[in-house]
Amino acid sequence: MEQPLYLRVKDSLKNLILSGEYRVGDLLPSENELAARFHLNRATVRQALSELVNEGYIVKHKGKGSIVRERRNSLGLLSIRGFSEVVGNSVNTRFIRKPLLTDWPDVFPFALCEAEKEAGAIYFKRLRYVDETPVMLEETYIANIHLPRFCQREFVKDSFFQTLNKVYHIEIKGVEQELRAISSDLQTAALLQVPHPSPILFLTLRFATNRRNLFVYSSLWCNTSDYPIGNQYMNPSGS
Amino acid sequence: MEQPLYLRVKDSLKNLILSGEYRVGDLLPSENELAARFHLNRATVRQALSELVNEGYIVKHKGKGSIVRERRNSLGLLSIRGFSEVVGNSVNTRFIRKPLLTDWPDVFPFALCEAEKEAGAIYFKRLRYVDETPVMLEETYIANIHLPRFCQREFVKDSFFQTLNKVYHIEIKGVEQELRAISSDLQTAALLQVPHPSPILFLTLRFATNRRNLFVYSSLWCNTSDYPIGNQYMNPSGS
DNA sequence: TAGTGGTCTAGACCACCCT
DNA sequence: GGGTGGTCTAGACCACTAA
Repeated sequence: MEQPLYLRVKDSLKNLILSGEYRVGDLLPSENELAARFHLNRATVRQALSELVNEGYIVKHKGKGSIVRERRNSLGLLSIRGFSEVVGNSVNTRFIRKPLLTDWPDVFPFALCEAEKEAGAIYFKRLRYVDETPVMLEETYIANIHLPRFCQREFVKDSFFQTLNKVYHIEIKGVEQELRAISSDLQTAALLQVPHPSPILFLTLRFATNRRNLFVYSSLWCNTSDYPIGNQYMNPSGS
Repeated sequence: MEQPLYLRVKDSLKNLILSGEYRVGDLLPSENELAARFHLNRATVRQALSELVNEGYIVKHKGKGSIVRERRNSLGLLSIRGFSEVVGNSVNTRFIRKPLLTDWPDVFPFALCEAEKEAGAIYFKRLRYVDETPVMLEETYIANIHLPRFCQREFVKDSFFQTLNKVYHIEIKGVEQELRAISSDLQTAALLQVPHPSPILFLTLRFATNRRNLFVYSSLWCNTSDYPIGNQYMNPSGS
C-alpha cells in the first residue's frame, strides 16, 4: 500500500508550485537533477513530470527544460477571460448565501446517489467580480458526507476547491458540464447588473472527486458580454 | 528518426478504433501482445497507450486490459473534433452557402497574418440538424493557401475536417475558442427556427493546423434549448 | 495460476538549445 | 560542447483479475 515513488515527486513539485516556491515561467530542476535529488531513475521522474504536464502545471521544451505554466482560473475546461489573463484585474468573490445545511432541491440537474440523498446538502451561492463588475453567479451543492464543521469554516484563500483540498484532502478528478444560452430571470439580472431580459450563459457542472459517491455540483450564470468564456486546447503530440 | 515508433503504434490503434475495427467495450491486445506484434519494447507500447488514454480513446484496467471507451460530447464543440465525427446518425448538414472564394470580412474576430490576408478566404456556411431540427449555424473561413480546387470538391463524408485531412493532409493541432450568450438576430432566428429574440450560444473558434500560418476560423450559433452543449473531462492520472 | 497493467531500474542514443 | 528533454531497450517485481 506504499505510495508510488513518482507520486511523491509529483506531489512535491506540485506543492512547490502551488505554494509559490516556483513561479510562473520558472525552470524546474532538470530531469537528471531531480532523479539525483530523489535517488530515483530518470524514467520515474519523467512519469511525475508527465502528469504535471497533463494537469497543466508545466510545459516542457526540448533542450531547455520544464517550465511552470500559468494555470487558468478554470470552470471545468473553461475559463473566464480576464480572471487570470489580464494583469492587474482585481478579482473577488462575495457570498450571496454563506454555506448552510439544507435539503436537496426538488428539481436537480443531476441524479444523486442514495448516500448523497441521505446526507443532505451543503449549499452556498457566490457572486464573482472582475474589476468590481459582477460577472458570474455561482450556486454550489455538495453532499454533507464527512465534511466536519464545513459551514463554520472560512475558505482557504477564498477558494472552495482549495478548502476541499487542504482541509479535507479532497481532489477534483473530473468534470461533466452542460452549456446553455438562456434568458435571465429578474433576480439573476439584478445580481449581474444587466438589463432584463438579457442572454445569459448558463452552465451546470458535476465534479467527480477522489471520494467515491462524493460530487460537487455547480450552476453558473455568466454575463459574457464583457468577459466571454474562453478555452484553449493544444494537442500535446504535435509540436 | 522519421517518426517515433510509439506514434506508429498509437496511430495504428487509433485508426482501428475510428474505423470500427475495435468497438466500444472491446479489449485491445495486451501490452505484451502489441509489443511482440510491432517488435517493440513494452515501454514503447505503453507510451502509445498512454496517449490514447489521455485523448480519451481507451481506459486501462489493472489485471484486465485496455478497453475502448465511448468518446463523449453531445455536440463536441469544446474539444477539437468536427461535428460529424462526434454525433450519431440522425445528424445532417446542409449548405447555406457553398464554398466560394472571397475577401476576408472587414470585421473579423481574429488577427490574420500577412500570408492569410494576401491569399484571400474560402468561405462557407452550413446549418446542422439533429433529427431534422436545426441546431447549429456554422460559418467557416480558411485562407486559400495551397488548397487546389477546394471549392469544386465535394466534402469527404460531409465533413470539412475529414476533407482537409484526407485530401490535403492537413491536421488539426489545437483550438482556441470563446463563448458568449447573445440575442439572436432576425436571420439567425429564422434559420434556427426559434422565436426572435432568443438567447443563442455564440462561439468563435480558431483551429491551428500542422501547416504554419494556416488556421480554420469558425463562428457558431447554437440553439441550446433542445440540445445543450455537453462536455466531459476525466483526469487520467487518478485511479 | 496465468496473464494483465503498474511501477521501477540502468543503461543508450538522439535532436534541440544555449553559450 | 555540455546540458536538456525525447525516444527506446531489456530486464525486474508487484497487485490485480479471471478462470
